[in-house]
Amino acid sequence: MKSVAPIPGRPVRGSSTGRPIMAALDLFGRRGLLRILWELRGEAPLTFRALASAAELPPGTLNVRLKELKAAGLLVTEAGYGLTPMGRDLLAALEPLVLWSEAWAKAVPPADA
Amino acid sequence: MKSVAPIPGRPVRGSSTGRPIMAALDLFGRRGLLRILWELRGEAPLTFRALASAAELPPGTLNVRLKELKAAGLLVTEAGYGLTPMGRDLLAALEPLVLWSEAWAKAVPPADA
DNA sequence: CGTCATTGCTATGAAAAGTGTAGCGCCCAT
DNA sequence: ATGGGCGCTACACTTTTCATAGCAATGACG
Repeated sequence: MKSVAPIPGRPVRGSSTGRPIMAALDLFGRRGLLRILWELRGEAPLTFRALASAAELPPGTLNVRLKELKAAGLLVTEAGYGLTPMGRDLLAALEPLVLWSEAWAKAVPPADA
Repeated sequence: MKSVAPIPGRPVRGSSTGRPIMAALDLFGRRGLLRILWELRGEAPLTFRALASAAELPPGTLNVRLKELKAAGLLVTEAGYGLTPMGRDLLAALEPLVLWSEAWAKAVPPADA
């Protein structure tokens, strides 16, 4: 675990420009990260273990992601793990995506076994 | 490289429900995938090599992602690689995220060296 | 006090995914 | 036929992720 958390304004994995969208895309491309955000959508903070269980992530990975999210200013620890206002904004910005995924589900052939 | 592409309607990595949003979150969590989408935002299709260069991905990884995107019905190959209407919809759904990332960039402390 | 449950989190070893480079076979223009 | 671009594969290596075990701390209960 040695790569650093992507922060806008400086180089990130896969892009040397540091443009905000690049930092964001790098951040989101980390496994389970979006899922964690998603599971944190409720009002009440979650415990480490509850989060691990909800997001179906092993503790090691979860812990790395939590650090990245904290570094990105999207997460705080107070009576468990919860989102910052910025984190909540992100969640809101993700809303169209939820809609899209439903349309997608209808459009993609079941591709059954 | 053996995990299958996430398709809504059946179990994906990190979720056994197959709910659309879970399939989407799994898909997006794959390194470089969102970036590829992003680089494909122009009207003209890109060649494999142009895409590899733009997305800064090695050919092996790129090829895996392309297969996943095709399986998800978001990508087609015709005179290069381009997005399907569904893929374009996704890109549109990603738009708020671009806005968010800019606000984020302003809010996150430069965290300079 | 002991003990029991639950907490956040670290350790470990193995498997999977991603990286960077080289280069193949193909096609087309010269 | 030589040179260039193409899509893509092969290789050997590094990084990431996984699953499980388990530890130190905390708080309740008796």
